[in-house]
Amino acid sequence: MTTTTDAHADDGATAGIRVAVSTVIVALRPHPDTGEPALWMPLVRRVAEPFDGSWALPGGWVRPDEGLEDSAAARLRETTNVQPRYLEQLYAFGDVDRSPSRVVSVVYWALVHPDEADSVPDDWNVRWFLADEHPPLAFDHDRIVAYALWRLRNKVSYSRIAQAFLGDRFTLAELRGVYEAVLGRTLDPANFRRQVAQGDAVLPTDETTSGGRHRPARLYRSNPDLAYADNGPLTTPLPAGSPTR
Amino acid sequence: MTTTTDAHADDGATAGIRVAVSTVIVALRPHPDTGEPALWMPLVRRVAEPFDGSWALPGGWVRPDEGLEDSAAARLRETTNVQPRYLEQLYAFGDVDRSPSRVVSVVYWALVHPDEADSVPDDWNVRWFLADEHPPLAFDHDRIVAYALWRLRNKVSYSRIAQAFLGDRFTLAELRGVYEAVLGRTLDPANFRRQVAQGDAVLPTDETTSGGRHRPARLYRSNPDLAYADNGPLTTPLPAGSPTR
DNA sequence: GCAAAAGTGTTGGGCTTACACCCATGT
DNA sequence: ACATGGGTGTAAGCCCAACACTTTTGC
Repeated sequence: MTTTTDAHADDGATAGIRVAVSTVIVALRPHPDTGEPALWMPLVRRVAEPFDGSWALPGGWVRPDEGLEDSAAARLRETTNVQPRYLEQLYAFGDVDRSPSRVVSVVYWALVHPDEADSVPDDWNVRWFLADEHPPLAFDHDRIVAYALWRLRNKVSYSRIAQAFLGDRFTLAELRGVYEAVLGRTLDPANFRRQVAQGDAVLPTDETTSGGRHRPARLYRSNPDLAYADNGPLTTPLPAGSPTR
Repeated sequence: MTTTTDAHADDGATAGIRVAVSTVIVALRPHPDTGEPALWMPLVRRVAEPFDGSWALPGGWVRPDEGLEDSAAARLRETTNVQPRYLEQLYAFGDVDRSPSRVVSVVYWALVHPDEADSVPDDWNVRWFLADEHPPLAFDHDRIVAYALWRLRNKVSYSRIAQAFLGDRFTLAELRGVYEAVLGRTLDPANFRRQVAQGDAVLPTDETTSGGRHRPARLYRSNPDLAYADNGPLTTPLPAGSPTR
């Protein structure tokens, strides 16, 4: 037998499967109790069965004239008004019983910086939740969120994606705050400084902070020549119109 | 707007999209010139337009009653008679123009050990190629193969997947051969031995090799309590009936 | 001056690398 | 005996964690 992917024959078999995209959006905002930076994610309320009224990941159906990543970005903008700085495919979920009907969901995860996060409405339909204190979600979305956070915590330690949480200019203390929030532990300021300074991930600027009740800190910026992550032979350009920096 | 993934309404939009699975199968076999272990992959010949006659990745359509991974395993067995020891999702490819019709391909990659590799027929329909000397492939399969090899080379250095290339019992020299073939460079035998011995990835047995014209080598086995790779909250059990170690 | 955060120096331990050397077997 | 790969010992170098210490601001 020599069936190969993408053959034209025998295509009726797959007719009953629909393709959707969802995105786990993560942003950094102060924790309501401690004020420390913490991971938040916006969820949307379902307004139809199944799981009517439950919270779920933002997403929607893929249209025939959209690529998968374009589709994820479009559904994201439509549902939460976010144009993320970093968008990466997470996983394709396609168990038979993950939804009453047969749906394959290609899930992405996105990192947004504070300015972008403010563009998300916080109303009856969309609400921000602490990433590890969200309510039970519709479908298999709990599992998806857990996987996304696991991947974020892994990837932050071997890539530059932490920078995608921050604005144009940031102090090394702010960058360290991202790592601490994601990893869930404190880091030595002195050693952290040296580690990032010896690489070329961030570049110092001439500017400094002011107004704090202590010594001003130098501001840094992302190295524009470097991507946030090395995705190997997969060039994953952000959809047209996105701020690639 | 509050569209969420998996909604029932508005499903007509996605009707024109079909879902396929493909798999990049990799096995270790001697290089024809040097005799050293090298990476090989079986490809299948297309027998229909488009790309009639070209080589392509094994795969096929997803059936409505199959989960994605089950489907990948089933198409794999049907087309190449392989039941892989390790099977992991690689990426979902869904650009609009990657095929004349609209196809989303969920691609897996598989590692097989020598016994399994022998079950693959090598005939007019299916043929083994050196992983880095394969002919131009149909669709975007060249790009997919490049990404799969990149991921293999990355993952081999922070997981135990190298063991998936070997049989039940193996010497440390054989295991080192896997790393050398994948990474494309030689490793110091002494240091390699210590690195793997100090961990618990492999366990020594009482058996040794014999018949070589040198000192016998101790045989090791995979630690059955450990998975080849940590896929986090994604428990990715192999389809029923597969050898889980 | 004092508190607080920015930033520098220094030290010790663990891990990697390089390579010298011994061991056991078949011919 | 000797060639060959199996296996052990050891020292240099690098990276990282820990922590003492200095600097610069606001109050």
